[in-house]
Amino acid sequence: MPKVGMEPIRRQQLIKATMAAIDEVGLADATVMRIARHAGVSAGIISHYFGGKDGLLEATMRQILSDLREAVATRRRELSTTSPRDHIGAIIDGNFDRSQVTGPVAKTWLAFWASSMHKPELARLQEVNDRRLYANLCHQFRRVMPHDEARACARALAALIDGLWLRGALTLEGLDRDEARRLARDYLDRLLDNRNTLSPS
Amino acid sequence: MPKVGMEPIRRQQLIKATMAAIDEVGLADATVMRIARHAGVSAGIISHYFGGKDGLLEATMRQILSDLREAVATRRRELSTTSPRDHIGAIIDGNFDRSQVTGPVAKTWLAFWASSMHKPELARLQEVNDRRLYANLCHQFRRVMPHDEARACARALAALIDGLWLRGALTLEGLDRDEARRLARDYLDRLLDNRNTLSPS
DNA sequence: ATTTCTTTATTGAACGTTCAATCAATAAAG
DNA sequence: CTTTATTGATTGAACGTTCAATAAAGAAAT
Repeated sequence: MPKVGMEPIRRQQLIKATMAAIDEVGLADATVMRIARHAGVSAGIISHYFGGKDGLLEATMRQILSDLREAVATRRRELSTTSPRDHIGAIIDGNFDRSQVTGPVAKTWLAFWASSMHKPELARLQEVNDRRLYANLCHQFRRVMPHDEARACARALAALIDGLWLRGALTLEGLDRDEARRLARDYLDRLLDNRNTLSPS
Repeated sequence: MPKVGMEPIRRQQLIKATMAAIDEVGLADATVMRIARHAGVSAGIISHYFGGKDGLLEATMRQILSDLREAVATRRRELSTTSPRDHIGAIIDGNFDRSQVTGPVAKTWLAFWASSMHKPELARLQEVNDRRLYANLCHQFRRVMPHDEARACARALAALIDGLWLRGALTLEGLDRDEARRLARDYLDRLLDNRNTLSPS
């Protein structure tokens, strides 16, 4: 057999290089040459392994969302209780997991979010991720409050999580993970302890 | 005197056309030709009035932030009370003002937010706006709670507002202004009514 | 063991496209 | 006439993709 086994290595290299390039100069200036230089390979290799630049960008977003999903799933698997508060807490912690909040990942995530408004394929990935977060939150809230209230709580908490991410991606210092977790968990406590102020639509 | 007075008209036309183009195809594909076509003029006129494409984009962002500032200021001016709750409520309402949440404006806002991560001039504008929102919230919270708590509340409420915007910009249906206002105001109520759960850092 | 042979991996120059900016030319208003 | 307003063809740079050529690593054959 000929020289084999380069494909998974190169794919990982190039995905990582894509995030590094976006972190460095932004999505608009992340050219194939710059990405290739980050990975220490030539530009042509991108088309060879990903069919083109779009394929690489899509694969990169897929990786980010997959890591996020796994971070949340791991935290929930480690739970010994079944209480809604703990499960939602695990979802919060997973969303502010270390691997997700590093500078390059956060900036790439935001760049793709903005880009997904006009690229159907990215929008699809984003929507799947979004709906899972919302559905998970909704399901847990549903165990301790009525339908309408649970939906409102899920929407609000999801918005707070995204907002903290958004602001974390922009600030020079990056996101303060501990503070973000503290703020989100405090909000959760307020939602669970004093449930009757959020009137349904 | 020769033909005069076109400048303010054209500038407004082009800024509006910029938002329309970004709403239509995204910032990456909003070329000068496409923007000019939206405004019904030729491409060259953009360099004539704004010095180049970057000048037009900066002016557009300036306009969006200026409109937002004005929407908040107007609501606060109309208040008859001086209660922190009412003032923060006015800030919330101003941020979800009609002129700000329309599709084109919201999408342009998000596109600029992402872009500002790597364009110093846009980052400056963004930061000024950010600090004003945070300072205003902080000042009002400060009137009814200790320093540390007020800072945490301001950060959390600002994040919720941005998160609701972010999600509103992405969803196909656009932001539900009434629900966003309701969620943010409910959070405000919880922060003000039950103050002792948010421990300072 | 040495020599083909086949397949994967990789390069980098060439190509065609697209874009922002420029500028000479024109129009129109005083 | 003078000045402002506007056009649109042109220019040069930058980009993604393609592709012929090359390298390298095993397999098969001698």
